[in-house]
Amino acid sequence: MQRDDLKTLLEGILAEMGAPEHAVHLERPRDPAHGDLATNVAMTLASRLRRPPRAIAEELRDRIPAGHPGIRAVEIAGPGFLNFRLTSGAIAETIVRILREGEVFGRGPGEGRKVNIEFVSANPTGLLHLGHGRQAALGDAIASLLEWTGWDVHREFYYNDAGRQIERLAESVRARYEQHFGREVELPEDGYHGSTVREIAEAFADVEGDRWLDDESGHGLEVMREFAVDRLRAEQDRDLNAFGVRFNLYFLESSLYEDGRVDRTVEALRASGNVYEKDGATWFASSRFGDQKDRVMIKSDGSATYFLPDVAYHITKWERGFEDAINVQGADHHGTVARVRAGLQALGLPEGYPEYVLHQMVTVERDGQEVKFSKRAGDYTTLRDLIEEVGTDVTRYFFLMRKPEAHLVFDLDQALDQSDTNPVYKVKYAHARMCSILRKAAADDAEFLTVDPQGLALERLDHPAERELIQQLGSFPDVVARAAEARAPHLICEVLEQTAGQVNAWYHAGNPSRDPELAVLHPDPELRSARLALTRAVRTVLANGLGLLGLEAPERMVRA
RNA sequence: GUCCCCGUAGCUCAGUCGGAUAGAGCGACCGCCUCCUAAGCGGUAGGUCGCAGGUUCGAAUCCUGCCGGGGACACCA
Repeated sequence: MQRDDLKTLLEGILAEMGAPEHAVHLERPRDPAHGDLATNVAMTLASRLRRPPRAIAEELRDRIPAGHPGIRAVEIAGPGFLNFRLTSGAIAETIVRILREGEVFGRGPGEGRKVNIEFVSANPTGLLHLGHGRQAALGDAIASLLEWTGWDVHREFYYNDAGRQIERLAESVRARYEQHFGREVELPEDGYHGSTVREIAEAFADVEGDRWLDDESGHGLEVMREFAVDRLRAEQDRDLNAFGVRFNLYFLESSLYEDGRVDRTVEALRASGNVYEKDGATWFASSRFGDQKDRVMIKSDGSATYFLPDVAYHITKWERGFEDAINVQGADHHGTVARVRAGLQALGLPEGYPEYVLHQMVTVERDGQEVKFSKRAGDYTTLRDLIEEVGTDVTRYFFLMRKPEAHLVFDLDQALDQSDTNPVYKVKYAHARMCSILRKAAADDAEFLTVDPQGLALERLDHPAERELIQQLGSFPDVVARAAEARAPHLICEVLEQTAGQVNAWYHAGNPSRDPELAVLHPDPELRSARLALTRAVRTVLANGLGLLGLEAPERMVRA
């Protein structure tokens, strides 16, 4: 008897009662006194059947066959809730399922539809900052969630390697380069002042010497631009690798100009009849498609605004077969959403394409005070700084544990703490602890680790802590499905923390100094085997959840 | 001014389809202790869910208005 079985049973009975196709929601009540599963159907059905909720509940209860396997009791409570108490055996079936499915427990079927997830997409004009880090963690986790729920996921990084910003970068490098050789030149007005540009200029000087000081060929700026972009891309890749994020494709904005896609987009937009000239510029009538106002697409100096390559880029996504596309971006890009969608809609793509996950900013606090620590004087805090400070897994987890649309306060004190008060360690400890018990058990009898759970006396796991823990484990696939649907990795953090908390409480309750009867390694072989099966199930769920978020599930903790 | 997001315990936050007495972690307070190796364990206190209306059997959740915080509103990217 699993939840789905009960749901089917209830739906059948409802059909007999004159309410076919009525959605039955079964959930695990917060309060254990309300049973193992509960439903509010009697209340949601009250108006449809024109009967009081409690009367419906009573009929429903009476129609459930007495002694139905797995059901121990059915109770009516409150305004008309139906509370089900299941037998220990029914609950323990979850363990069998978890151990049979192993590392795929939590994965859903899905039809393998293609989805493109674009994230990070930093300009190659500096090192990755904390916002990029949050985006890297979020994008990667959302990608994994969709993979877990059966999507064919493609991770993509879009490089804005064309345009004015890159020119500013090149000009800044040239200024630093000339300064390096003692010339009195100023950085451009809107140039980059950080130390990164100086390092690039010095590296360039090391490689090329002073031969571009008096640039007779006129190619100097271009050479510097390429050098700087290559260099920064390499630096960013280094950080992304360290962060454990891999992309299927790095898409270069410059390629959109090279292969004529930007020009073709202009033509297509003109052909759509939504383009007009005004004040010497070319405008796109995005307000016709829900944008707040029309936007310039070609400036009066003849150059394109960012809008054009952005639309051209998304057209390529569509043409590459991605009917679903998700862009993970900082909330400061909010303003571009409507106009890009408008452009795409004018070209025949569906309304609302692509989907956006916009996340809020990250601030770092220590001692309740915001800190801007940077190992590079005068620069912002980089992702690299943070990873070096607290480690990859902690950084990833902290970036994921809040919902994207909420501002994220990164608490350095908590991040640096290696005790259970740090949620990352709490979950890892719980996993390592299960591994530790299993090692110990295997030393006595290795068979415990592989025995088929089907034949075990799992119904003996009837302590409240065990029943609740098992049901918590059983909810994991639902949480994964819901988190994927809502693009909300923080729900996985939530369920992992809850599970780890229950696991630790269960484990500690069996401490010899407290209640040896609850010890996993109980002298009674039947009970011990059942608890070891639960231990394996816990390890499986924690490992799957950690893996889904891109974190290590350590078999033993090593003091850092 | 217009648009988007946020406002829940001292702090950081869950609470997505409206449901039972609004939850967790940290911190605080009170106990215990060295334990199936785990940088501890158990318990207690702590709330006008920003405010005011509305919808309904029922609202933290949905609707409207207001207040407060953040962000976006270029021929920038």
